[in-house]
Amino acid sequence: MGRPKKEHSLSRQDVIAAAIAGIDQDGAAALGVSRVARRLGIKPPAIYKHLENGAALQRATAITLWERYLTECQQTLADRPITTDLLKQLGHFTRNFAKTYPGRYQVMMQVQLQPQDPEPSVIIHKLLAFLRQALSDYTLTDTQLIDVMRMVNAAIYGFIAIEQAGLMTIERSPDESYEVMLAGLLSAIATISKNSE
Amino acid sequence: MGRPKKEHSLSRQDVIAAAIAGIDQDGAAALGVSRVARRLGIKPPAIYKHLENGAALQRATAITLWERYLTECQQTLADRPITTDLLKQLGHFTRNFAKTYPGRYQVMMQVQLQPQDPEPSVIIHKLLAFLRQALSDYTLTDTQLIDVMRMVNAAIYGFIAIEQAGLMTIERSPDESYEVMLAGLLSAIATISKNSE
DNA sequence: CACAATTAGTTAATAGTGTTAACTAAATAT
DNA sequence: ATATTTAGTTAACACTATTAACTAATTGTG
Repeated sequence: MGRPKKEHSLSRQDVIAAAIAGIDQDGAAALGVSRVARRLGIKPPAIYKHLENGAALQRATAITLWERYLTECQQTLADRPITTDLLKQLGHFTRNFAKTYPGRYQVMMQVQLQPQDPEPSVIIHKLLAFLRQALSDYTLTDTQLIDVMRMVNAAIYGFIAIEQAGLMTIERSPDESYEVMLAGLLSAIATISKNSE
Repeated sequence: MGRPKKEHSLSRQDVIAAAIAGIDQDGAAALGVSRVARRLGIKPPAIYKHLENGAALQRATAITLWERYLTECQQTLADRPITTDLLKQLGHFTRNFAKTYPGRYQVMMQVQLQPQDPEPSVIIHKLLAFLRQALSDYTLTDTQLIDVMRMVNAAIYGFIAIEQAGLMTIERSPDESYEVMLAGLLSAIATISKNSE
């Protein structure tokens, strides 16, 4: 058999969509050439017509997941009043996201993006803009904002990673620890803000 | 050939040691049954005489790495005076460790430990004891200490993870951001401490 | 419309991974 | 001295990624 009808042929986006569906269903391990091909009903080599190789499939999928996460995040928090509380809500949104889609979260974390691609920096700048909004109460210089973004992201993503790795077996509710951490981050931001005056 | 002389036969620890050597040399991807077997000069199935399967090899290696990291950390910071500054030093030690042994760090992060094993909880308690020392200036309840430990670990490990994932391309020195974060964490801890009075 | 070019898929083949089963012979225990 | 244990072996199977050669349907152009 040769090339099928146009309407039945696949696009790069279809492949990525299938990859994400697989991740949701079977976890991050489903993100591979064979698994995705099987899910699409094609043979593994056909994947290479749409993406350079397996690593490219992983990167492209991770980038798409980051973008979806960001837009979903913005949509969810769009209506809320812009207060410092927004940071806490960002924290909760992210943790809920990770609980709802553990596979997606794992992929977003462990697939390392190449700085050569333009997408990662776009994502970072979007995140930066979003945080600037959420932290408009504090007077922060541009560099301080970067520092704060790095700290907030590190804390949130680190916390969830540790939680998902099964390292919170000790007797203390992760929910409450998370709440304490988010509050702590706010006071840390306040301190950083004061340093600029 | 059959069983070799006792002195030439391998122990479980030898296998793990070879795995770590491979990780240091070729990165986290070297942590597999085949690669480790090749390094030991034996055939892959022989590994199963020492460890249940590939996943067990990964877990056992990760646990050993955690233990070594902890003892090395304690040794390095043993002589220093016990001040709040110790937390910053812990932060720097960990980041240096991750830079010196990126493969080890990756394995420690991405291999998810099972709560069934006793080792992980031992590790957690060691970390807890260490942090209690480092934070003896603050008056913290036991639960607060757990919260603080989770926050500090999340922030440090998250920061390094983001850095190693290549997500700090924006123009701002990661070193300085890290310094700001560690200082911020201290003020966050101070705030948490006040809540108990 | 017809013919050429493109291309999304195929099969075949290679190399790597993890794992199980059956076996072998050296070391150990009785 | 004999029996048992066991660290290794080989053989086999399943799965993964990847390349090369091919095929035929679609698309573009005279």
